This record gives sequence, structure tokens and C-alpha cells, in this order.
Amino acid sequence: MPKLGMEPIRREALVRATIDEIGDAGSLHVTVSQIARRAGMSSALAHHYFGGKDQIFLAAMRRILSDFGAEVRVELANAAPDRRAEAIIRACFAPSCFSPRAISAWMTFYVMAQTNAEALRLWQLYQWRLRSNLTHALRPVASDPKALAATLAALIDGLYLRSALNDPDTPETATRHALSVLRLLCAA
Amino acid sequence: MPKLGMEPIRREALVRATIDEIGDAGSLHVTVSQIARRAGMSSALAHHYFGGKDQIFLAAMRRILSDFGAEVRVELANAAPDRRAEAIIRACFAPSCFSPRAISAWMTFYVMAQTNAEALRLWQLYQWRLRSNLTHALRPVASDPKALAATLAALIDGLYLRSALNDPDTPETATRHALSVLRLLCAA
Amino acid sequence: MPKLGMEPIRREALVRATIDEIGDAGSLHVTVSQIARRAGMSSALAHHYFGGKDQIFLAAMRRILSDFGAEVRVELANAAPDRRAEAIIRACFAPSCFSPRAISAWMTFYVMAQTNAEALRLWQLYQWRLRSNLTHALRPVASDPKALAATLAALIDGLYLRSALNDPDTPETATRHALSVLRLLCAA
Amino acid sequence: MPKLGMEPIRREALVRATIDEIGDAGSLHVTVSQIARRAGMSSALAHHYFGGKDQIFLAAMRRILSDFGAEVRVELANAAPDRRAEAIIRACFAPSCFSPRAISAWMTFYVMAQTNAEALRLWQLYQWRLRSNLTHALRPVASDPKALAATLAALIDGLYLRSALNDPDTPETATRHALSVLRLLCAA
DNA sequence: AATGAATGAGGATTCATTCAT
DNA sequence: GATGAATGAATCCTCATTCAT
Repeated sequence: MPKLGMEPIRREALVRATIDEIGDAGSLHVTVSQIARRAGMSSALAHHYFGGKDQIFLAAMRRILSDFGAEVRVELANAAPDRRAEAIIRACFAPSCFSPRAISAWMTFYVMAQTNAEALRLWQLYQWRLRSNLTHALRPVASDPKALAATLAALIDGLYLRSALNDPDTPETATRHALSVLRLLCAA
Repeated sequence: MPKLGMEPIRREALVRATIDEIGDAGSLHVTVSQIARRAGMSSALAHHYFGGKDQIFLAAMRRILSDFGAEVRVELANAAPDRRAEAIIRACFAPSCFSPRAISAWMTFYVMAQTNAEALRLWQLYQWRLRSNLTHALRPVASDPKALAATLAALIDGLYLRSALNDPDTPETATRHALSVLRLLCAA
Repeated sequence: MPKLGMEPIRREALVRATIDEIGDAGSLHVTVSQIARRAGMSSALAHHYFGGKDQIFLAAMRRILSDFGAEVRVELANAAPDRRAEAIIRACFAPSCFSPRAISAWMTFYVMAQTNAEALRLWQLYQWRLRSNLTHALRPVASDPKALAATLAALIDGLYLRSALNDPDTPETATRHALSVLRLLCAA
Repeated sequence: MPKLGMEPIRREALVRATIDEIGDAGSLHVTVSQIARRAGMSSALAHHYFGGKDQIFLAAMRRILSDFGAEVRVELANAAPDRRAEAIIRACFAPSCFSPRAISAWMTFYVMAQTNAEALRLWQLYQWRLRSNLTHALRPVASDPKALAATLAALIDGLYLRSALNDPDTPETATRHALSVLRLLCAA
């Protein structure tokens, strides 16, 4: 009697395992076997469900992006209209996005995007959404919302980067940093 | 007497080839053989001179850092006292540091720093120098030089990142962006 | 369900192939590929089952030791109480232990024991067992069983050595030699 | 002005270095470069003088044999006619032959002899001389000098073997052991 | 659905040896 | 006489991927 409906469960487990494994290893140098073992199945099954290593990685990247999107939506839902930019920044540094594991995986996908077209597309989508969200949110409070959005997006990436490299910055410090820049540049 | 003095030539060629190869490939997934071939020698000779793959990569990283340091020194030498921060920013986006290849290699070393202690040390050294230079340069013009230096450093890294990911930003755009943030935040 | 239970078969085949290959080559200078080919599989599979070259070699060494132990047990089971020492000596030169291949492999492992801790431990275990068995067996017939056991153990090793080096000694000659020394020294 | 008469000096240095290096490493896994470095010259020069690695090893083996022969001659020169067998045994365990280094090198050459014809010839020569010397020396004191010589030769090899494998036996213990067997078997 | 079995392709590293100077 | 330079050929090991069951 075959088990039914295993596919989504397996895929989910593999995606989680991929993020965790990359986060632990701190690099893309992670084998399919390691991921599969962590997900509690054989590497052959991982291939069966995803077709190949790249696809597993891309699925993990999509998952990180959608987690991020969800976080943004939650924060935006509770934000006053003139606090929407703050809310987005908070979402960026929320634990689900800014844990060491997530950061490590995130940074790693940047590298993947240098060679994999689909990964690049995903990153560009993320950038477009982030900037678009920020621009929209900044419209009530900034004189040049688009430029400020670009600045904040770059700053956020930079803060991710140094957090990935063991900078002792806590999420709180990073959040405070980004928020203070937001305030200063809105005032300017 | 044998042919003499090849060592510095070979090492130099390998370092160049490493940066170029990583830049072209857009990832650390570059073999010693590829590097050696590009440098016009056998992989055995590359090992002979550097001892191993990691050391070749670290030498390339050191080279990038020292190129950057030289660029900074040049720009600072020609800068008026109240333009020193600008000068540093210009150095960051000077062609020798901001060519697609250099950026790609640079980003790639970030990944290496996640697992290699010496690479991490080198990155931290770079960060410390950059921030220290910036802090010093900002003293005459900013109310909180240290905080502003941190912001600029993060912003610069973020701009590198998106440049590495095929953002159509030109060096000029990136420079203008960073300089404008500098001005706004000094005024604030 | 997949093909099952190959592991013990493969391991066994590899252990046999290792002993044969070393025996043929007459040295530790034997590659994993050679062994794997002789065992009818890829070198990758050999690594998969054993983890590395050293472990393959150690498994082969363990096999030789256990073959020897079995031979001793068989001979002892059929021996009169005052013939137990003779039985042990016969076991040492039984075909399964004293074939050219086995000797060659045996000698070769001696070399391995000079640099590999686990191999050394195995050799010491073998020595301890041999001497212990001999001492016990000699108690009824010798005045200083321990000293005589040490002498016989060294003599046996020496006879192995020259057999490994193409001495025309047959197993029978070697057995007769050792037995005659046993008799002489018991009488003394 | 070329240096004259360097050849014997270089060859001597290489032979010494080979023995020392093998002794230190405890195995044949010694590179020509290591040997040459220890001998204070380039590996190219080592090849120049010896033609290849095997020849270097064979030269070292010859040296060990001739050292042994010299030791035997010295001991025999000072021995009373009925003490000649004792003298040979003492020579076998004299420091120049029985130092850990010498033993390690010695054992290692046994392995070489399994594959190299010239090494085998040298070992056989050594055996022949040892047995011949012993037989001659035993004539006045043993009933079957030839058989006893064979026994002693094998015993001596066995004692070397266990000394090579870190048996705590000192040279003195080994000497006493061999001498006591000699006495017992002469009496028998 | 699931997996143990199996491998080919490749990658870092080592080393004896050759050669130009 | 002497050596730095240079390499081809190996060797261990890894890993994504395929397949039979």
C-alpha cells in the first residue's frame, strides 16, 4: 500500500534541510546526501522529487523569499500608514529572516545567482519587491522615495553581509542602525 | 646555473589568473588546473609555489585588498581635508576595485570567509581599515563620525553586492549614490 | 525494494582482493583502484564501503589475524595435552597462513604497523595471543614456558620473513625446523 | 672552478640521509626530495649521482650490509675460537646495526626485496654470509652447525622484527635472548 | 513510494624525473 | 658541478546521478 500525499511532505522536509545544512556549513559546499540525510530520506529520493541538486537549492531559495514576503506582510498589516517603511525594515531583521542560518543561506544564494539564471531571476524579483514595497511605503514620508528605497535596500544587504561574517551585530543593533538611517534621510 | 627568479613571476601570474578565473566563473567553483592553465603553467607548479588551493585563493584575496588599499592612498593623497570621505568612496568604486571581475572575486571571497579563518581575518582587517579610514575622514564633517562610517561601509558593501548580481548600475551610478548619501547624512 | 545485503559480500570481496593484490605485488604499493578492479567493482564503491584506503588495509589485516586464530583453534582442538605447542606451530605454517600470498601480505602489514597505530595494535594483539597460547601450551613440557614461548615466537617470525623473501624453504621444511627447535629446547 | 672529488662526498651524504630518513619515517614512503634536502642538496643532484630512486635505496642497503659486515669482523677479531658464534650475535645487536633507525631501514629493505631483484640479491648475500659465518663459528661447539646456524639466523631476524615494531626489548635483552638460545642449543 | 547499489567524471595533491642554464 | 624550474602520470577521494528492485 503506497503512502499517499508524501510528495509535499518530502519536498518541505528537503527544503528545510537544505537551508539548515547550508546555514550550518556556512557555504554552498553541501552535498545532496547530507541534505537528504538531514531530511530523513535517501539521496535518491531527493533526486526523485526535485530532479537535481540545483532544483533543490532553488526551491530552498524560493522558500526563503516567500518567508521574507510573509514576514513583510505581517509587519505591514500592523503598521500605521506613516510607519510602513519602518515595518518593512523590521521584517528584514525579524528572527525568521535574520537568524545566522538564514543569513548564511541567503548569502550563499547570492553566489549561486552569479552562475544560475533562475537564481538570479529570483534575486532580482526579491530586489524589485523590496524596493517597490519600500518606495510605496516611503511616499508619504520622503521627498525622493525611489532613491531612498534604493539606499535602504543596499544598506540592508550590507548589514546582512557583515552579519554573515560574524560581525557581533545583533539583530537589534542592525535594526536600530537601519531605522536611524531611515529617520535621518527622511528628515534630510 | 638554472633559470632564476621565476617564483615571483609565477606567483603573480597565478594570483592574476585566480582573480580572472573566479571573476569569469562567478564562483569559487574554480579548479587549480583551470587557474594554472590560465596562468600558463601546470597545476603541479601552482601547488609547488603556493602549497595548496586555499593558499592560492588567499593570496588572491590579499592582492585585492592591497589593490584597494593602494587606490585609497592615491585618492586620499589628492584630497582636500574636507573631501577625504569622498575620496575614500571614490576609491571604492574606482575601476581597479569595481570591475565586474574584481567584484565577482570579492563577493566570492566573502563566501570563503564563512568557512576559512584566514579569509575571515582578512575581511575583518579590510572592514576595520575601511571604517577607521572613514571615521577619521569624517571627523571634520560629521557629528557622529563613527556611526556614519558604519553606515557608509555597509552601504558600500550593499552596492557591491548588487553590482555583482548584474544590476545595471554603473560605477558612476554607484559612486553618485554613495556620495549623495554621504552628503545627506553629513547635513543631517 | 532495492537490491539488499551487498555490503558484506562487497566487503568480503574487497578484503580478499586486498590480500591477493598485496600478495601478488609484494608490497603495500597497491592502489585502491587495483583492489577494486580485482574485486569486480569501482573504486568509488570500495571507498563507500570502507571509507578509505587505510581501513581497507586494516580490514585485510584483521582478516589474516582471524584466519590465523581459526587455524590455531582447529589444531588445538585435535591436540593431545602434551602436543599443544606442536599444534600451534603447525597452525602457523598451515597453508591458509603460509601461502606465498598470505606471507607477503603479512610481511607488508608489518611495515604498515610502523606508521599506523591501529595496525600496530593489531600486530601487538597477535603477538600477545601467540605468546600467550604458546606459554600456556608449554607449561606441561618446558621448564621456562614464557622464555621458550618468546623464543619460538621470534623464530616463527624469522621463518616467515625468509619465506617471504623467496627462500626455497617449503612449509614442511619450516615446520620441521620449528618443531625440532621446540623439541631441543624442551629437552634442554 | 669546478669542485673536484665531490662525487664520493655527495654519494656518502645521500646514503646516510636515506637511512636516517627511512629510519625517522619508519617506512619506504620517503621522497627523493626529503632525502636530498636532508643531505643538503637538490633532488636533481641526487638523480644525477644515482640515476634514480631505486639506486639510491640500493646504495643505502649496501651500506647497511657493509656496516654489518664490518661490525662482524671487529667482533670476530677479538673473539676466542670457541666464542666466535657469540661474537657474531653480539655484532648483530651492536648499536650501529640495532639502533631504531637502522632496524627501521633494515625492515624496510626487506619489503623492497620483495619487488626489486637487486635488493633481493643483496638480502640473499647477507643471509648467506651470516649463515656461513655462523656455521663456521659453530663448528667447534655444535653437533649440527649448519642447522643451528639456520635457527640462529631466523631467530635474529625475528628479534629484529619485533624491535622494529616497538617491542620494549632493549638491545641488551635481545642479545641475552639470542645468546641463551645459542647456549641451550649447543648443549642439546 | 523508496532505497541500497553502483559508478563516471573530476579534483586536489604528490612525486620521480627531466632540462636549461 | 649544481639547481631551480617544470611537468606528466598517478592516486586518493568525493559526489551528483542513475538504476533495479
